[in-house]
Amino acid sequence: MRTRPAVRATRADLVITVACCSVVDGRLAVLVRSGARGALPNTPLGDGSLGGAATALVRAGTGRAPTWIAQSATIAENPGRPGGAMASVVYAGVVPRGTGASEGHRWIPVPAPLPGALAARDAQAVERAVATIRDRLDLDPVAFHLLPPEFTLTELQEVYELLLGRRLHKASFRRALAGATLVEPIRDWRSEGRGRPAQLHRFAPRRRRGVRRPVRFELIG
Amino acid sequence: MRTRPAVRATRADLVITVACCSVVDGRLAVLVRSGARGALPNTPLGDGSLGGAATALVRAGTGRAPTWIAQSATIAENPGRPGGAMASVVYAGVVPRGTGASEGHRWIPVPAPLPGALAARDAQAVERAVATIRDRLDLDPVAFHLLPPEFTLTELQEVYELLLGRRLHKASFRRALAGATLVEPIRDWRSEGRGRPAQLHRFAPRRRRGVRRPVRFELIG
DNA sequence: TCAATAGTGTCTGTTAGACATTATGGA
DNA sequence: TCCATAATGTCTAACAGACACTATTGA
Repeated sequence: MRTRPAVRATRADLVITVACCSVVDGRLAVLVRSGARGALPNTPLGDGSLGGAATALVRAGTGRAPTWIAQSATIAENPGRPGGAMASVVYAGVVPRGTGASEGHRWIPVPAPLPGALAARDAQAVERAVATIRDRLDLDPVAFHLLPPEFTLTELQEVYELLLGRRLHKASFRRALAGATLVEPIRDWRSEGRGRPAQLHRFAPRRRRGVRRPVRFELIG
Repeated sequence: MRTRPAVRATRADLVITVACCSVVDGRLAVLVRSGARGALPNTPLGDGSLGGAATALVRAGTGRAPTWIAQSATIAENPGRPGGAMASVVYAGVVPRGTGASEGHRWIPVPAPLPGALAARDAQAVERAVATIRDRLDLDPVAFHLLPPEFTLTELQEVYELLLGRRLHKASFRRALAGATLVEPIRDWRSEGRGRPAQLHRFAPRRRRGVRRPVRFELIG
């Protein structure tokens, strides 16, 4: 069927892209390279591992390694290109609230305040990365990795609300948290402005005996 | 840092691999190319889309398009290879129970009856593909795509049990199913051996108003 | 003192899981 | 008739969500 030389047709450039998320000014944000238009950090695959390349991109853009990272999706960059398509492996990463952006990088809020702040391809990558984080949120305690080692339960709940994109019920949230034995209180308290000071907690997961989740049929329309 | 010529180092072969699952003899099975050792169908990426290549592989191996397919993961094939690593994009596909294998292909049970039936890399790909299907099972009605258009509820439950790898409670399963309005009964009944005949159903999803799932903290040990 | 936030106790509706019962076929 | 399987009704324990209340700080 194909008349193009096979040896060229099987060649494909492979790019690693990372959507590194954090919380900036109380909003979810993603790291981009500065420019007229922000662009997600990316690099051609060298001879290392995929995740290693993504981690290096985060380190270059923030000065630190991600506290959590996962592969999100692989997107064909331009199918139909003569000589073979090109693909981008998108990683979703996370760094703690307050992590700065290195020279040549900046944080932009998610979702972007105005359309066009990112190229369509990058906007799609960010969307998928956030979806990846959200989907894993109840199996993998990603939210903790967006916080410093010590945090209040209200702060933790705010991170969950940012990632899920909806408000949560305070009492229910804390009950579920207590049942999962993921955090433990420490002796310190933090007072922020007016009200009662909040007790600080630290991430201290304990193994749980296998709690099987029920089967649910939730067809998303 | 690198002294290797950049233009070669950025080159990478990209391979599409598909783990096509079905139900064979009451067990979960995956399609492989025949040989001393089975190998997952794979192809270098041409100039088409990633999913298109995966669909073509299923069509070549079964004579039909998959009833469901999703991207599962991308695996670096051999990091450290001089001249750039190579990566494999793994797709998880599904065809209905009873779909045959084309010339040069066969079905092998999952998990494999004996270790070594698949190369380590392929075994890992199958594991991830099944995990992808399992993870989506409650958001996306994948199980129906492993069945013919008409099926009994017991058959449907058996598919769910195969995919989840555990037994389900019959009454609870049917209650959840009824609540989701995913199936509708048809006028036919099917008698299998002894007991009471089962009513046949057909996949007929109706949109549900947004039922938000609660936040759960399930740390897998 | 009031305002604001942290943290907790109680109630209620929902539902998963267990169990029992009825229904309907084949042997 | 007995047995096997389908299908459904009822009960209970667990729990999400709602609400109210107490606790503790700053203004």
